Amino acid sequence: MQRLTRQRNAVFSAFSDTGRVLTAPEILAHAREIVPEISLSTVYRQVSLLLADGEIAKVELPGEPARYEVTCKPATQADGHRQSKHDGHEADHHHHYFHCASCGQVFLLHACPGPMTDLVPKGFQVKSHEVTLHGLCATCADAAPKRSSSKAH
Amino acid sequence: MQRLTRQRNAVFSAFSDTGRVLTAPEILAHAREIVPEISLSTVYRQVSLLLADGEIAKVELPGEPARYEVTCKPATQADGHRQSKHDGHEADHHHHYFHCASCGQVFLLHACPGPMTDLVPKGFQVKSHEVTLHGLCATCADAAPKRSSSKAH
DNA sequence: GTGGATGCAAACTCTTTGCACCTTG
DNA sequence: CAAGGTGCAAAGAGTTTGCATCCAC
Repeated sequence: MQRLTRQRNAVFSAFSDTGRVLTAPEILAHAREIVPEISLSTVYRQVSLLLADGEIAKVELPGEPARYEVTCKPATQADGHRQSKHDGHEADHHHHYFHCASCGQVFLLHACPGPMTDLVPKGFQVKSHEVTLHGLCATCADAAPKRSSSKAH
Repeated sequence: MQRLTRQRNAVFSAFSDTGRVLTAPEILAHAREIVPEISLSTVYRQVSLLLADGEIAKVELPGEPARYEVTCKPATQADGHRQSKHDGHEADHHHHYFHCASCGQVFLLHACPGPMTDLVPKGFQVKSHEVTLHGLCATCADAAPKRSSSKAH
């Protein structure tokens, strides 16, 4: 049903190579290192397929273009064999994200503050929550320290 | 410097009339009840001015078009007199939001779970956070109860 | 060889901008 | 009457889609 094209592989390896949360243009850039003629449309189309397969998940942060991350599925490589017996798509990848104000990179957080049902007025039913943290990632914080007395000699 | 046009007033009163968090098209709809010939461009332009004045704030939720809310400024009506002596624009309106899955309306939450600095890896500096809750608002939860044994007779 | 996949261009949503005209002060 | 505001249309970002061609099976 689904063909193993160089493009599909290139899109998938953008994720496995970087292990990061990527925007469509970032995926395109990575994929072009493997298949230079790949187009943005194909990236979006493959991303849709991977989303439908549950291989990746869409990450939407406030005021940001959509990003995509690999879901924490245990098995199978990017080889076209898998056929998602259980289409339990959105599985259990409930994360939150950290957005670095300096490098713009998005990092996955593995902790969760809980459902926060106590924040809402009476009568409201909380079904899900999203948390986005902003600040400096370890690398950028190290590169531009606020006033660390030690290194700024 | 800034003129008091019917359109500016119409845009502002969309907020004061509804007291809600509104998208640009929603503002347009409300404003058209006062000034029928007002255009979307003017709405966006007035919204930009109001943002710059600190009268309103942009509300961006994941995967949603931008919304705008009145900031909790204590004084002055929409009359053009104010001239923001302190351009402390982003003031202290730190809120979080609840997005109703049923009616799509966005509600302001006044509680805050705190900075959540413990969610990030070592070396990361958290500067701000955003929380979005999803579920059913009181009205929608009441209209479509899950399985409340009392009313579903 | 056939049907699914690709690349390009066009369309679509949301938002911004250029420009000629109009209105406020 | 001049500066700023308005409406319209066009331009941009981000994403999707139509279509003829291409290539994996």
